[in-house]
Amino acid sequence: MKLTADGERAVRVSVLLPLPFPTPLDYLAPEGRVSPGDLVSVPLGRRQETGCVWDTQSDVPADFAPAPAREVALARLKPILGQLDLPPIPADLRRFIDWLAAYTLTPPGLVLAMAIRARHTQPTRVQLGWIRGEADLAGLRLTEARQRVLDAIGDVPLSTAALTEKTGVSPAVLRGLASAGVLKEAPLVVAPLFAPPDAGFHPPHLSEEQREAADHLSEGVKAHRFGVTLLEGVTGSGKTEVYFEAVAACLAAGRQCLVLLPEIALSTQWTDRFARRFGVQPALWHSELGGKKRRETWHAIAQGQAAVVVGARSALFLPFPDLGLIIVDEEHESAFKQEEGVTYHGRDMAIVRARLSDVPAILVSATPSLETLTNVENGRYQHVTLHSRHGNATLPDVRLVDMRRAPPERGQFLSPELVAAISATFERQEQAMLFLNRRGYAPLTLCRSCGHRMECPNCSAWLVEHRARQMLTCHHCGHHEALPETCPSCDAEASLVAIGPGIERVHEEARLHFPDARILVMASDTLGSPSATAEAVRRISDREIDLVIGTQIVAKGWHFPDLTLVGVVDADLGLGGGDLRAAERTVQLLHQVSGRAGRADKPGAVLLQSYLGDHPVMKALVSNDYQAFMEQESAQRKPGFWPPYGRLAALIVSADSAEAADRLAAKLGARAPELPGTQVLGPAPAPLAILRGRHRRRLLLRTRRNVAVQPILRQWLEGVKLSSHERIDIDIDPISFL
DNA sequence: AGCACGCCGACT
DNA sequence: GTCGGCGTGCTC
Repeated sequence: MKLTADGERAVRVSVLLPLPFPTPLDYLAPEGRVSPGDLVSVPLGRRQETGCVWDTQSDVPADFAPAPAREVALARLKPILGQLDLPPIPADLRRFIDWLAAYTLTPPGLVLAMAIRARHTQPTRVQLGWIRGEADLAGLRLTEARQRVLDAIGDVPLSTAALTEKTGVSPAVLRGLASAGVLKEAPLVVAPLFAPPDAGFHPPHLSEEQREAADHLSEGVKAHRFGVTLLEGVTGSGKTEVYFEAVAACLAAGRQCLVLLPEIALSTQWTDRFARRFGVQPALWHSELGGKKRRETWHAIAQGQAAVVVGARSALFLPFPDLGLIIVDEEHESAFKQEEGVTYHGRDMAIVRARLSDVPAILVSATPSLETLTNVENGRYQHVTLHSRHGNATLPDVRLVDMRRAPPERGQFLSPELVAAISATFERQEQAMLFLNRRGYAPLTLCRSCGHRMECPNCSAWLVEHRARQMLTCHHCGHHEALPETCPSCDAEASLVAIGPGIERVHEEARLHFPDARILVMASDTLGSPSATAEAVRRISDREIDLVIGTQIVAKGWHFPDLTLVGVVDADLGLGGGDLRAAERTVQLLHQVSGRAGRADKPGAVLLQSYLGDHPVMKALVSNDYQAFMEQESAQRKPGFWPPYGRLAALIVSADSAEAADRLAAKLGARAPELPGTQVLGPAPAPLAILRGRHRRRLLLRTRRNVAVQPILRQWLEGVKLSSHERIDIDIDPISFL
């Protein structure tokens, strides 16, 4: 027991700092003054840090909880400096931070950093305004200016600026009245930043099927217990309207709701729909949200003012005081996986967050992931399906264009069949879209005389030609260089040729075929901002565009009633690379692209250009039998215990030289664990063996489902000394193999 | 993450 | 002789 200067009893408190320490640090605090969740200021060395009072016992399951820290003697502890006047970090969020840190083998402080980064350093000052004071008017010289002020004020405090504006008097008049006690200061009633959504603002007209689904979801929300439901429905079946009813139920219960979208910056159509249903815009949260707006949003959420938050995966770390529901839209999207820094899967962690907060979660998709379908099958998740498209819209007719039989002309990428289909679409006064998930002009630049390939000096990747900018760029590290006149290897002149298509090249070809068409190119690098995207979407909707050529970005859930033809330039793209989920992702992406065709009552058509007509992916797309495809996927993964039938963790070893990387990788390989139900694959060069100048090797740990990877990894890496230029990155449940 | 301590190279 | 490079280690 220790006493503070004031003679109060001081007790040991655990404080988690937003720094990469393995455990919280202990400090002294006056007994009974601070509780877990409070944000405090503490000394650290000779500096000062903000941390969060942490729980002494961890709720993390023993299978992957880290070893506890050894205790520092009470006498060596420093007292905390003070407490911040901020809402506390709620207990469920603290448990989530601990859980995620232990699961991903990340220092918990770095996870906390994601939760408190956006806070105000200083508590927001309360703005003051003026109301009528208690002093009576007797003895007051009532000038005309003073009278005008007295006439203008009422019960609602007005700011100095508002009052002088309204009455035309100078602030000096107000000061005079205040010192006489006729005016007094009162906190301004600031309009809440996020007006409460109105559950009854514009209720939808739902079909019977939709109503049943909506009721089921709403029941779950009212039950106020953890549970996961998959809401599955084809594009245009009205999934959003249905889960909005669950949002409405959550609002009616007076609790906060989190909606996760894979790419929030592109979601203006979503927020507009929300506003039409609930009368106000939801609070937005994503990593590009900066400065003041970010801090204001954080505080509004922490104070429970923002009732509905729509955000990217990072929104999982917001301090909701009263979370009632989590929705993950497009749950199959790989964009939910955070690859840099703390690697976690937004969808999976949303489930964990919901469980730890004991609230329902809803996963939404037209093409659910195999993980989610497996959880449905074994009864862990409930399943609600919407079978019919809204109104009388029918599913598009998907046809394969066999590129082996009817190839395009040499050096071109659009088959005669696709070109004819586009022409026919234009003749019907309808719109068409070409999809190719590859930015730039050409993915490879090759020397015709010596075979030299233009590669990135920092990464083992080809440089992509961007013809508009006359540049070769690396899509992995941002390296760019001018397109050389002569081959850098053999000096041959004019020998460099572009191999393969990017959307710029498809654009060039389309202009040749359709000189009169109004063409719009959409790619993440040509549409920088959300507003540019919104403008592009508007131009398509308003029929200012005949042909859209785009990358992945066009696959989003846009709604274009007159768009009736989608051409997939290279349906085989994405199947290479030996990626575990390549086939699944291709089907999901192309299925979503197909969903762009013919959403209103005009029937749509989709043409898939492929050299692999017999591939299960193409068959699944043509027959529109997603379930059969997923059953086959499942059958392929089961025997080898690949996810979701087993667990994976990737170790990415990197160093500044190939030799150092090989040495470290070999060392890890030599001490790889040998345990029942586990297997270590590698070391192998990582698919991008050199990335941003660092040489990378990869090891993959695969275990049976009932074996946790975390303790194995901890033991494996324990005692591996890393020199300053060596690094090991851990990726639990990797989804990208790059 | 900072920030100090510490041990070897080119400078006033 | 010192200023300063960044490699190593610690912060309750």
